Amino acid sequence: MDKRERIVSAAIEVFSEQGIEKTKISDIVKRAGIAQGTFYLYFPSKLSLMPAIAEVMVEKTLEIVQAKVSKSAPFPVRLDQLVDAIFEVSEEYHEMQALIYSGLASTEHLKKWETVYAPFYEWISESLEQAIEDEVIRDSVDPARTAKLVIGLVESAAEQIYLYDANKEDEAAVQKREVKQFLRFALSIHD
Amino acid sequence: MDKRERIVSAAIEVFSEQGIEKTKISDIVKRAGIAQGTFYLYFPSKLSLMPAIAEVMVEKTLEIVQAKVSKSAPFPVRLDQLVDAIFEVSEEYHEMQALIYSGLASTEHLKKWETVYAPFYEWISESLEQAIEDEVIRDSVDPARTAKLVIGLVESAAEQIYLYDANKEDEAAVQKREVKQFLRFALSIHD
Amino acid sequence: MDKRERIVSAAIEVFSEQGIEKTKISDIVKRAGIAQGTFYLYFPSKLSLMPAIAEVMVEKTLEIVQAKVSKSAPFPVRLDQLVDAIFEVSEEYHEMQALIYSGLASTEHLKKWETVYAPFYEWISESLEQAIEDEVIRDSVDPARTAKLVIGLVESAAEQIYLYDANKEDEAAVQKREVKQFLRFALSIHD
Amino acid sequence: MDKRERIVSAAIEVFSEQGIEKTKISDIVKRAGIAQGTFYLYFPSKLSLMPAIAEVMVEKTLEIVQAKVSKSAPFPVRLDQLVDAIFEVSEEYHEMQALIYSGLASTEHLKKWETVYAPFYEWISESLEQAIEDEVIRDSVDPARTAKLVIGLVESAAEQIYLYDANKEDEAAVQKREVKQFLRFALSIHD
DNA sequence: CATGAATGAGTTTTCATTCAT
DNA sequence: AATGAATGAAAACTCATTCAT
Repeated sequence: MDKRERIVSAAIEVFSEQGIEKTKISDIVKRAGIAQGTFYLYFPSKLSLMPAIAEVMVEKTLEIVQAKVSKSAPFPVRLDQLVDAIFEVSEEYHEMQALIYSGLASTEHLKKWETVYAPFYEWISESLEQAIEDEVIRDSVDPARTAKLVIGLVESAAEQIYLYDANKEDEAAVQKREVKQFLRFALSIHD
Repeated sequence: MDKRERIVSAAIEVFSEQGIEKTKISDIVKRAGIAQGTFYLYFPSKLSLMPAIAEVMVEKTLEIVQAKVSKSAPFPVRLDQLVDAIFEVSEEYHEMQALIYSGLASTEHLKKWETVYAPFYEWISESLEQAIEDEVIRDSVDPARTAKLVIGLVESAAEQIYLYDANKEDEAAVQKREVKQFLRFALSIHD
Repeated sequence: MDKRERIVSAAIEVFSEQGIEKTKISDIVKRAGIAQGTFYLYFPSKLSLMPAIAEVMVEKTLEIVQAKVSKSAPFPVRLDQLVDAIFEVSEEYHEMQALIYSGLASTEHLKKWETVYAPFYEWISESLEQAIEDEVIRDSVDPARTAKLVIGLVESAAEQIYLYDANKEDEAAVQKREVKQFLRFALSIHD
Repeated sequence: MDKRERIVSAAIEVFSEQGIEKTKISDIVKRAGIAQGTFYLYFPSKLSLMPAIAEVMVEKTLEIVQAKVSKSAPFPVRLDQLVDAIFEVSEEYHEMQALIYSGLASTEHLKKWETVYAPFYEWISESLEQAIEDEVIRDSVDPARTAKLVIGLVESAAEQIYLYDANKEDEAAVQKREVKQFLRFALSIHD
């Protein structure tokens, strides 16, 4: 109902469908079912939408990840669940990820992006710290830095599947298995 | 001399400098030193340049990587050199990577992108096969799939530095070290 | 006030003055006193104006014809008045007729053209029916079909004068007389 | 083989298919299988083609008419044959007729057009003169003027069919019959 | 004569932004 | 706050014409 929200989700839809470049403000307002002028009551430009969109995306990502990864499970299981979760998010939102990426890149909103993604990195980082403390992974792991590596690895692996591959279901399963193994070795998980 | 080439490299230059969105065809032709109409003899639109640019970019990447990675060195050294090379490419061309990414994403040229990246994947894949044969890495590694994981991991790690970080030099050094270690474990390198 | 109307009548004016080919959208909008972009709010292209112009033209034709042909006069007089009326319209709008013709021909709007001309055909057809009933013309006349023949004949006769002839005034008078006589015989008018 | 001829017939084809306005010189040369520059060796512009095209058209028309109308038959039969012939020409070349019409209208080649059509008018005119002399038609007929009326009438009748009607075959037969009768009365033919 | 890539002036077309309602 | 028609500056695109080969 809220106009601002309507604009943001309309933008997510049309950006995903036709790319940022090709999307006109008029496409967004048409989808949102509001008047052309109303857009400018909430956002000064097309690109100024990106932080708002990014926020929504990270929110959704965190929701899915936190729902999928069980707090009480042992770390190796949690890691597998994380991979599954990120693949799931990628499947649903892979276009958006590229969009946010390039959308933010072409603005000066990069700082914001880091901020927006921060809770996700934080959450992984804490898991890694705990795992080091519990001696389930090698103690040479730098939690903060590795959190980003893990997310980068898994996201790029997922994108490779959902952007390019034809037989996505099967491919995704194999790719997930490979990533999980890769990670297990990378972190030196001792079961 | 060749007009098409002139257009593509002019486009790489101006896209890097001002982003896709802000770049006008007239900027590209001015830089290329050709007439406006000539552009349309070779490309129907700004976005249709992206596959050609991607091709050039991958070419340059491969060149740098192959120059940096010594054929005769032992695998662990080669892996470190690969990381260094990809970080170097990212440093120089990180804007372009985001651009290609979003440029391709907003067109229907994704299929082409895979093709274009293929020689790079191939090259890494062969290195991994050799390493398995030489028993320097675990034999459970799937060469083709892992090649993509490795590239994805290193590229995303590099981007994290060059897109967002302020103190790039220092950060890059630390990040590289971290990635190298991560990879060494992930592939179970036996020195 | 209505912008669409302003565009159509401006187009009729400038098309008449300089031909379709030589007319730029900018000429039309200048004449209409509106902004360039406004044109595209109503028509996607120059040629897409043609059906709208045709409609206006037929309207004007009908107006002139109905003003010139007295309802109460005997049929032979009405026929002569019709000839005069069509010659008058041709004199004023002969460029437009060729333009509409070729303008419609070069689009896919031919179907529309028939629809647009329909009220004119109808009107003549009814007159002929009445004349048959009143036994002032031969009863072998097929009203609908003959309506079109009559209009076709008179229009082509008028065009011959106004398109090609130098001494139009005199020529028109002679040509009109000839057409009237031709028609009187063709319809077997019994005075 | 002759390049000039190749250009003219290619132009007839593409003009018919897409209209004069939408046709580019490049379309014509492509169809003609010659180089872009070669066009300018023969014609200075697109519209300067029109007289050459008109000439070809009238040539073809006269050929068909003279083949169809038997020299020795009585006048009423010859008149019927003329109607058939013009309908036949219209069926095959109706697009061209509109094109020549508007194409010449938009140039200063109108004088030429008259000249080009002259032999056709002449031919009909002579037939009418003979018919008057033979007392098969009313002697109030002005041969030259009526020749044009007859052609105008029959051509417009034919166009109505071939431009607009769906069921062309049947419609054409009825229309022809109507025109023949119309003409017979108009000229007061005494069998 | 013939070619066809290159040209760039001339047009069309777009679309973010405004503003009277 | 909301609207959406109108704007016009800016950009894309076209295509007749040229000219070196």
